[in-house]
Parts: sequence; structure tokens; C-alpha cells
Amino acid sequence: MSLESILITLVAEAVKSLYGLETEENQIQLQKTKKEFEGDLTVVTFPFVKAARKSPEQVGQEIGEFLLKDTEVISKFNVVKGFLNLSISKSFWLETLTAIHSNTDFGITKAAEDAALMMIEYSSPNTNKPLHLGHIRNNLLGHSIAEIQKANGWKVIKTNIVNDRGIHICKSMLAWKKWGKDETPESSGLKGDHLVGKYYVIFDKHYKAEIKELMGKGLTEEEAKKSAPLILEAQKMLLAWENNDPEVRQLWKTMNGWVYAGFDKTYKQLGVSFDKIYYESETYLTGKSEVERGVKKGIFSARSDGSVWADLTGDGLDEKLLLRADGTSVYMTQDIGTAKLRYDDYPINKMVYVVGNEQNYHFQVLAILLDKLGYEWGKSLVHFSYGMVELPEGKMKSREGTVVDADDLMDEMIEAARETSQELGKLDNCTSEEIVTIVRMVGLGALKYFILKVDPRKNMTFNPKESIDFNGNTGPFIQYTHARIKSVLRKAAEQGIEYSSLNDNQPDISEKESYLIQLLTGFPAVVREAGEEFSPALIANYIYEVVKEYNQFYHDFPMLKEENPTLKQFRLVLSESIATVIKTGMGLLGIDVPERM
RNA sequence: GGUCUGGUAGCUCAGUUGGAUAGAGCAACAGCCUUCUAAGCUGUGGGUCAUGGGUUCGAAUCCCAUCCGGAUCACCA
Repeated sequence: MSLESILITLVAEAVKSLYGLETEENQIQLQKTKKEFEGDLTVVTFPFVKAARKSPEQVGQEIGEFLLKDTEVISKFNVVKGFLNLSISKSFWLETLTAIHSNTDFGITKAAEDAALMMIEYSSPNTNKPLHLGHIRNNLLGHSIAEIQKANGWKVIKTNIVNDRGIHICKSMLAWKKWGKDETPESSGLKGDHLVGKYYVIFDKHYKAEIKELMGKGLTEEEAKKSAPLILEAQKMLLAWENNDPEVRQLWKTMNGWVYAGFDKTYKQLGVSFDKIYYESETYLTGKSEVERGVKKGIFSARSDGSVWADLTGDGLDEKLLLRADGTSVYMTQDIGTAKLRYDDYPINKMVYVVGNEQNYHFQVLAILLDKLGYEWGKSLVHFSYGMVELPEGKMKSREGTVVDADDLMDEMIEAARETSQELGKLDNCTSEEIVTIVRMVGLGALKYFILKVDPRKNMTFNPKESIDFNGNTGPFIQYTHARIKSVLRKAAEQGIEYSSLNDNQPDISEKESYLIQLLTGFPAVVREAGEEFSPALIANYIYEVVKEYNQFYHDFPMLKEENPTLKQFRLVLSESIATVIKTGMGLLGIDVPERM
């Protein structure tokens, strides 16, 4: 039982005994005491004032006295206006630290045999261009959320739906066929996904030129976009693909193969992975047949031109296209098929889609369509809708070349970490292998933390001109603190200092030290809340607070040089517990922490 | 235009079910390494919490209106 719930129970007893007031648990407001006041936890007394018919100060005084008599946990209290500030006894903190220190899985709830299964879809790239900063946010969030849900006792299956078919891929294919001169990743030295992306850009360039020409001949922009020869040819190619044209299929296979090899490298560098990958080329037919089933059931309707629509006006929405007039499928069709196959494949209890908030409408519609098709799980799907990454001048636009490439950004971060390490002379005693490992850890740690510390629901700004910091509220600061602790612990071990547990003597610990223990006790609740809220940012901000406090402690209190052996031992145990929570917490963000840096 | 969403320090962000004098980092300035890693620590300056009402003992937080931004409403994904 946590300290908070113990105290809430005690306060409820106090209020009942003193004023005869029955309180719900959530009526008792318990919060951390503000730093400028003495105490550890604060009870807000305003809610009881009415029943007590006394001033807030009196109520605080009376509850305080009751608690002081009632429990050993509270050593003293003070009242300021309507706030009852409680000081927790040092012995309670020491017992708590012992419990935390002995629990290597502190904060983590492992999945039981019969735990519920959560499937988390993230990444979900198109295969016509390389990954960019927006994908990085998606991948980091997806991976982190998966880790967080695992830590909350869920069985988790991470999945990726690769959008490997569609008009956009045909654009790259067509451009490569026309202007590629048989260029390959090998012949060009380009990473496969970058090579295919290059032809996507080339297509767009020629397509734009055609549009301009047609508009010069008097067509409107809309007409020109629809009638440009290149787009007609790409559409023809898509149709040929759906009709299994061998030549088109072969080219498609080859170019997608290049892309996958490239993606694999990016995923590996980013440290994300999947348990099961779905390809839309393998799910869209199921989607089509589901749509056809819907037509037969009378919930969808075909128009005279052959296109199929769902009428959602009854749900307050519009009509939604499910199959084009030429019979080819659209995004929604594929998502219906993918959803059905997943539920056929796994006993999913909760399905989570990590997809940007620009697709809120899409998932609203998807849930309704699945529901209409008779799937009881349709309505319960979770769209984990995260905000866009923007540049100072606004949205990233591939056409304007303002996209921040994922591979480039990771390389730059690692390079920056290497330079900083060199400048500071931090890795002078390390082997070249160690240096490679550490600078990668630090560079990626900076990038990942930068992205994950922001509330996922909000849009965030990334300024490429200002490199991501390594000081302050950053990944490297946290990693550095971990390395510092590990360094002290190594030295303690070298000196033969035993600190595996606290001995029976009770050291006289400071406010700073008991506050650090208090912070540690909050970790499991933070993990739980991060899972419920789908917010890695809660963990990031929590770890930062712990680390900031710890660095003040580190600065002001000696450990190895402390003469009192009981205190020395206590501080080492405290430090090791902090290091464990840092490592566990950062692990939930997908960030590694080094032993030295 | 309909729907959704956001607006907190020069910049990037926190701010718990409504609670005490709204907090961090960056940037600026001033200090701290003969002492366990200075990627650290300490201090100074910096705010009409977009605006105006309302509810409340108490509002950055809840409600209404207004202003400004973003997303979406595609035979794109």
C-alpha cells in the first residue's frame, strides 16, 4: 500500500471521528508539500470546513493532532491557512528505501499468464520515400507506449502496417522506369528508401511541369491535375498492379525490397522493432471483400459509376468512399481488411493505433464502419492521436525540401555527441568500441528525450538551426547522472564498501534525502498513469525531476568521503536506487543509459 | 462554413481530481573544479497564464463569448 493511500485512509478516519463526516476517497486532497513550507505531504482542509463548522486552520490543527496520535508514520505537522502540512517520520522513509532497493523490478508489473493482450500499431510507413522526423516521433511514441503497457502488466504485440501498394508507389515506379536508367542502391550508393524517394520527387517534378503546361493551354488547375499524362499512366499502373500484371509486380517487388532494406537500417538505428508486420498488399483484398459483404448486407451502397460508399449521415458525418469507380481500394478499405485479419490472428483485447492527429476523422470513421460490419470491437479501438512535428516556419513539406530526414538527423546527433565528448575529454580512457557505443547512446538519447518529453497530444516545434541540447532538461543530462552514480558505486566496490542493504542503525537523514526517497516512491504511480494516459512525457518529466534533485544532493553531500559508515551506506543505497529508477524509466522511453560517459 | 484542437517568460516546454507567492530548461549576466565525473551546482533578471465575462472560500485549470493559430471535412495516404 502506498504512503498516499495509507494517509488518505487515516485522514478519512480522522474526519469521521472528529466531525462525523463520511468521505469518499477522492474527496481527500493529498498533495506534495510546496518547497517553501515544512513538511512532506499536505492535506487540503477546505472540503471539511463546512461539516466541521470551524475555520480551516482549526480543522487542520485538529486533524493534525488526531493523526499524530494515531500513527507512527507522521512525526510532526504544521498548519498554514487551509493546508495541513505533514512530516513523515525518518524511519518510515528508511523502511521505504529498503523496500525499493531490494525490488529490482520496482515500478514494473509483469504480465501474468492470462494477462490481456494489447496490440499496438505504429510506424506504418509508405514505401515511396524514406522516413522523416514525423515518423521518428511516431516510432518513438509507439515503442515507448509498448514498453509502458508491458510495464503495466499487458501482453503487448507491436505491429506495423506497411503501406506497400497504392498510387504513391506507382509514382516512384513509373519515374524510375522512365528516367532511372536501371539505377540500383548498389550502383548509386544510395540507401534503398532514399533511392526510391528520389524517384518520387522526380515524378512530382515532371508531373508539376505537365500541369503547368496544361494550364497554359487553358485548363483549370483541377482539370490539369486529373488529366496530366503522368498521373493517368500511374493510375494505369495501379490498375495493372491490382490485376497482377507480372512486369509491374516484378518492379514493385524489386523497389519495395530496396525500401525495406533501408527501413530496417533506420529502425535498427532508432532501436524500434515489431512482433508482426502486416502489408497492405496482403490485407486490401480482405478489405474489399468486407466492403462487398457490406454492400450485400445493405449497409454500404454502390453508385452507377461503380464506386462504393458508406452513408454516415446518420452518425453526424458525411458519406465515405470505400471503393473507387475503377474498383481499386482506398486507405479505408485496407484498414478494414487489416483490422479483420488482426482479430483473426490474435485474441486482441485492446487495439491501439499510433497515428497522427491529422487522421482523427479517419479513425472515427473506421470505428463506425467496423461497428456497422458487425464487429463488436470496432467501437473500442483506440486512436492514440499525437501531434505533428513542425518547423519554425510551419509544417514540413517534402515538395519544398524542408523535410528533416530521419537517417540524417540521427547521424547528426551522434556526431554532435562525439564532438561534445571529445571537447570535454570524457571518453579519453575508453576503447574505440566503447566510444562508438556511448556516443550513439548519448546522441540518440538526446533526440529521443527531446521528442518524448513533450506531451504527445500536442504539436511540437523542432528548429533544425538550433541543435538539440545536451545540457539542462535533456537525455544526456539524465544519462550523465546515471553514469556519475555508477562511477561512485564502482569506486565503492573497489574500496570494498558493503552497501547491499541498510543495516539496523538509523542514520539521521536530511530533508533532501528523505525528499529523494519520497520522489522514488512516486515511480510506480507515474508508470501507471503514463499507461492510462498513453503519455511517455509523464515518465520523462518525472525522471528529470528525480535527476535534478539528485544532482543537488550529489553536489552537497559526500558519499565515499562520508565518515559515518551508516550514513555512507545509506547514501550509496539511495544512489543505487536512483540509478535503477533512472535506468528503468529511461528504458520505458526506449533510451539506454551508459555506465560511464 | 461544419467538426476537432491549441494559445503559459525572448525561445522550447511542465503545471495532478480546481488549492498556498504559476515552475523548469535554453538564451543573457554573476559566481563555484587541490574534494565521489563541471554534460554538474548556486544566484540575478524575465509573466496581463490570448481577451472579456461567469461559477467557487479559491481558476492557468471548469462554463460562455470573442480574437488568433493548426488539423480535418478528397475517387491522397
